[in-house]
Amino acid sequence: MAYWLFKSEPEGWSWDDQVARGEAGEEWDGVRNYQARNVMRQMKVGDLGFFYHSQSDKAVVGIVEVIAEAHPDSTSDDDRWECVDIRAVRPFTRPVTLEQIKADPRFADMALVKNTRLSVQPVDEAAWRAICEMGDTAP
DNA sequence: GCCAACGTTGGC
DNA sequence: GCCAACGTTGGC
Repeated sequence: MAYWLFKSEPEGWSWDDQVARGEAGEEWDGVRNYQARNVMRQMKVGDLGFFYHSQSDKAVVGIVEVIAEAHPDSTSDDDRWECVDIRAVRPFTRPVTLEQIKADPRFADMALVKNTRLSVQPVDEAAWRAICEMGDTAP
């Protein structure tokens, strides 16, 4: 079991939109970056991820589950681009903000802090547990 | 809204 | 295969 983080601009695709898809979930489409695609290729069904709102919110707001492994992105004609499908699992009781994450030295190596532009990234288990704890949310 | 960081494209 | 120009992301 591995852990990940998915970034989205809430103005474009928000946690509420994700929740509205229910069990059926949704393609995490639109990624046009090799690094992010390569991260998605490593995902397995059942892996969990943080759903992070960028821009206006800048906070981890929910937990999602991978429900389909990488497959061609239906929004692209270019077969280089792939995506996984995810569904909402549960919201964060208290969202954990980027500010909190940046203030905590345990997270100094996270891509969220070090490589702000990477939209899909791995999260190690220690960080996963610590951030869930900060958000009062079951891991 | 600005701009720094960084990824991608294309000319050579 | 290098690198300048350009585009995009995302924090501030």
